[in-house]
Amino acid sequence: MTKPDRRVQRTRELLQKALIELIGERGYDAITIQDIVDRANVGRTTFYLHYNSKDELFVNCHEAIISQFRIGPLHPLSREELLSLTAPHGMTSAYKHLEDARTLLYSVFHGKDRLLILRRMRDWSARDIEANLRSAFSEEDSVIPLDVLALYLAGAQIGLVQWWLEKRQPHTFEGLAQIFHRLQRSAIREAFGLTEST
Amino acid sequence: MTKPDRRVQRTRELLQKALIELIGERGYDAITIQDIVDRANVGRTTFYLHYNSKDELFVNCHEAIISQFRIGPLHPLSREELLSLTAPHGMTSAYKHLEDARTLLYSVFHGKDRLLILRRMRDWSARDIEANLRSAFSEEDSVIPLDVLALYLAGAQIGLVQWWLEKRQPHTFEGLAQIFHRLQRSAIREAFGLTEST
DNA sequence: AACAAGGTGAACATTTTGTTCAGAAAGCCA
DNA sequence: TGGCTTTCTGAACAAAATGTTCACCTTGTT
Repeated sequence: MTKPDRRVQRTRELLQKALIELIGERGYDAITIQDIVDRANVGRTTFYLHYNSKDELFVNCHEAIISQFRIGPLHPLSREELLSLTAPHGMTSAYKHLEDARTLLYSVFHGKDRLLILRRMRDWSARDIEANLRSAFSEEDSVIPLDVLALYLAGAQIGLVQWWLEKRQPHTFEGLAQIFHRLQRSAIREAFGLTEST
Repeated sequence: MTKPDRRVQRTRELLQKALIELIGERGYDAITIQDIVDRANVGRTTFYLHYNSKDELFVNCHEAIISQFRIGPLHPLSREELLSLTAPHGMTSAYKHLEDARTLLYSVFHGKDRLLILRRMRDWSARDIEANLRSAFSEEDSVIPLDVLALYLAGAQIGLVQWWLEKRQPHTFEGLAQIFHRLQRSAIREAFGLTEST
């Protein structure tokens, strides 16, 4: 693990910074490699010395992006905090974070490509779930708006399926479906204030 | 609402089918418009008569894709089914569906571009949550594997934030955070079999 | 100071994109 | 069926972006 040449570090940082900036300004799709090297004040040849494509550079920016995305509190919650009814403090700082990075994150999330499909899947799923909830329960009985609840469940569901598609190991689909159903049930009971009795 | 020319319909179907096929074969990124029209046996000029880009065509395939992705049971669940402890039947058929569409879905989800970042965010988030859970509880006490629980929560969380980034209206960030915390708490209690007492 | 590693810009081949146009083919409607 | 309209087509073309090469310069390293 020999430490990298200072020039290498400098160049990569410049490129990454340039890409992040540009994403925030005009969105990922509209950016060419030429744009990036212009902004970074680096030769195009140099770019290819480090990365093979825009995507590859982008993936290497994940630190910059993901760290922006920290939503939760910055330190682990204690058991008591996890189980308390009110959200722990530190949420407003998370909010500030998101607010600052809003433009960037929006651009990252809002491609007109596959990301759009993913969102549609989620929305579709959510609509489905919401309709189901409405047909079985009445909104007034819930302490949680049903659209939010449905979205929560849809996100969780899609996440699990995606994950299963990637790994399948060591969980079976049936197992995951079972778990999801159980957690869904728990969320519904929470929303409608149901206890052990049906 | 005059019905479309038969040729138009035919062409669009051919193009969509071609794209879906190609995605399954070599993944979205590696496909050029030329590839698509070759496969569809359609002139390139014709392509641009209908769509402006690969992305646009892709988005128009969402029906084909989203319908593949139906995971849940095909008909709304009754209140009893929603609240029962065991997952309803129809899950194995959902499984078959996913299994058939696996290659396609995998290609759709597994870009090396922004999708990769999204996955990393999710994984990062999940790791975070899982670590927190482990520090506060012991895995043996849970009826749900902690990695699955963490992933479930991470998916839900990211979904909510994404949604909030898109709309913000009519929910405030604090409101969403509060709701998320509450549902998270409920999921944890479900996993660890906790009742009203802490 | 000397050597190695990284950066540079110009030039170039290649690929992909997106447009235009005139004519052929197919659908539509009476 | 015939006549009118829409759609499809292929060739040709301009423009843009990609990715590579090479000889030379600059900067770090020791």
